[in-house]
Amino acid sequence: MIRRITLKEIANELNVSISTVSKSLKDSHEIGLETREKIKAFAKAHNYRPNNIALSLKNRKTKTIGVIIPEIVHHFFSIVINSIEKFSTENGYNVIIAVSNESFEKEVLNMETLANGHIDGIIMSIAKETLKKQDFHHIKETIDLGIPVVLFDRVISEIKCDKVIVNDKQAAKEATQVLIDDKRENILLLTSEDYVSVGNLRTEGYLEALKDNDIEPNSNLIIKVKDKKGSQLEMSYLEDELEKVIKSQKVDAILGVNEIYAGSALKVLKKNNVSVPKEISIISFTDGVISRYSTPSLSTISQHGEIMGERSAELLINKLTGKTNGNEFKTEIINCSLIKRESS
Amino acid sequence: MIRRITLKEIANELNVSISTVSKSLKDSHEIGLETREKIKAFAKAHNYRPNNIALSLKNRKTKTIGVIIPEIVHHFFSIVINSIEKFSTENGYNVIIAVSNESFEKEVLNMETLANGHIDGIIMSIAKETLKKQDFHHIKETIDLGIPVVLFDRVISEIKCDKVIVNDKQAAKEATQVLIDDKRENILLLTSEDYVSVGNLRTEGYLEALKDNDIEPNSNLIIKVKDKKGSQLEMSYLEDELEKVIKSQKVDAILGVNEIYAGSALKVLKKNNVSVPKEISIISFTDGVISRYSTPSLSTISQHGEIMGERSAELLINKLTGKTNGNEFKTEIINCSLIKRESS
DNA sequence: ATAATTAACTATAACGTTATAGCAAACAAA
DNA sequence: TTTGTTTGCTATAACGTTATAGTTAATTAT
Repeated sequence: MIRRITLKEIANELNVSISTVSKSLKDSHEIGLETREKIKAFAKAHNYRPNNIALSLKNRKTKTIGVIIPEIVHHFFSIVINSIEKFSTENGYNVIIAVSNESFEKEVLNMETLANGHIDGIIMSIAKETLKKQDFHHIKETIDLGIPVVLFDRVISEIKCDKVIVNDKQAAKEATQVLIDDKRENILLLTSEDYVSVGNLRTEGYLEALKDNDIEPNSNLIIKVKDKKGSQLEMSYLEDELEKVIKSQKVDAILGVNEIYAGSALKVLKKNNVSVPKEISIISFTDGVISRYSTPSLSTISQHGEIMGERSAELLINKLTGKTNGNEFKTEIINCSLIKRESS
Repeated sequence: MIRRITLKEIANELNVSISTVSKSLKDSHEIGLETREKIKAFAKAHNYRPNNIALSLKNRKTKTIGVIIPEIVHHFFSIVINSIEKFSTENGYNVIIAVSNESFEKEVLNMETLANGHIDGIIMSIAKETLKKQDFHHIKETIDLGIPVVLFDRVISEIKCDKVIVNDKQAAKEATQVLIDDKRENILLLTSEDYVSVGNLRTEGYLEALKDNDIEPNSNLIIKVKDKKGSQLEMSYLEDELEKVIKSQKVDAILGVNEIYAGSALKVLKKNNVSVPKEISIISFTDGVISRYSTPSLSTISQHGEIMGERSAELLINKLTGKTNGNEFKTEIINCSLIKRESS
């Protein structure tokens, strides 16, 4: 085991001062060329690497970004993380991840550890439970501490910070319109509970499209999937509800707010021998792996997770490097795109 | 913006020394009860939090684990990360992630940044390119620096460190046996190129099962999917090859080394109107979301990513806390389990 | 009454850096 | 020669902690 050599050790070995070593390695002209070269050669030979923790302490900068997400085993979030990681490393930042598991308590805990620790800024998407509770003190406190925060996807207007969102309402409206243009008028909406901002916006878009086409909204055609700890329960709730509806109502299209809902719906339809897209066509948010590998493959609305991740990281790093003003906040809106596949 | 208060500031405010403050907050009996209480109250009122970077410098410990994985948008790896993150935070460690993208160069870079930086130990799964190159100097150097490393899933015997693997060979053998017991004798193997250790082991298991049942292996029934940057190309290669084979050979079962391969295979079979599992039954490694939502759903071999992640984190943290000896290394083998669904 | 002990604190060094100021010696200018 | 400037280096403080070794003053023992 070879411990890393320090400036002090180099200084002792070469009988010069620590300052001389430090300056030499920075190629400072304060130090004579000969000494400088000698020191650089010695440092290289001993594979000197500056201790980043000491630097962090000195510079009050860790060059690390904290990311708090509700889930990691999730297509959209893993894409976003991937792209945050990519952009960050390209710009000399490390990425610490913390998972809230949709829990308020865990999110607060995550936030505290991060804010006390080795990070310069935070990128996050808010947990469902936090949205439900409407308690954002932890986020505000972090911002008050001078730690820049960027919110993505699930955001709240009450917090003053940079944000990256998707034009959820518009995208839902357009997707609904596509279904209507295809002569579908009994469009079932599979959405989440009201407090999830994105679900809500998508519902609004859906309703607006109906209104624009003079279609009376039918509350029986809106299934708000109950949040359950443990997605298995959640899915069987969805399946039961959906089965009831298709047996009692005319349904000729489904709009799902995410691909898990749509994938489960597809299973129910197949079980009931409903042909997709002939009898019922489907469009779903989240362009993930389920959509691509299911049969028929699902038409989806891509939220462009890569772009969201990259923009979030960019906004944060711009704040951290002082490229943008500390108290001017931007909200970037990424346009979704509809990817047509077999289900519609 | 309220900057965090430091011991020094508290000391100045209360006209005591920094030592007194530090000791009071640690409830040291060296300090009189009255002073101690006063200081604690003041610290609490000002929401004092120790500066973890200063502590890291002092203690030469960052309480952070680095994780290097080939991909993050990948069911198995995201499950492993999730579970590493869970176990680590429960034990007071943060997790930094770095993605190698299957590239040797990026892996080396990742390793260097991590090894110079804010981490106490590393958990990793080796990139394909690294496996192909057989160049592991970066890993060895990190270990030489006294930074504990745990390898999971894709490991190499040449490196002396803790490892967590899956009984790949045995699992492939058993799955093949299941197919044979179902009277399938023309089993096609969809595997990766040879240098990927796990693919190799799975191939071995497959061959061994054939041998045990006196079935002559047929090299036409083994498709080694060529690695291509950009998975789209990789998949169309697989699809083309598979289509050729099923048109020219009798095939009554498929064993896939991961669910993407199996999912793609399923698409090809459907396109060619081959019924699954009647004409061809399928079993695949990786129990992910594709398997569950495809029709028919796929029988899979679960590698228990949660367990692998947890064990990896546990092994590493035990090393870091000195619970286990620094130069005794364990290899934990996780047993796969076969999850029977509709495709077999 | 004097030494020994204890209580309650403080000073210092160290972790590994870097920025600032300081100090000789050598050289140039007047 | 004397002053001024440059060259080449060193000392010090600081980032925020904590552990070790002091230092008083008060208390106890003898």
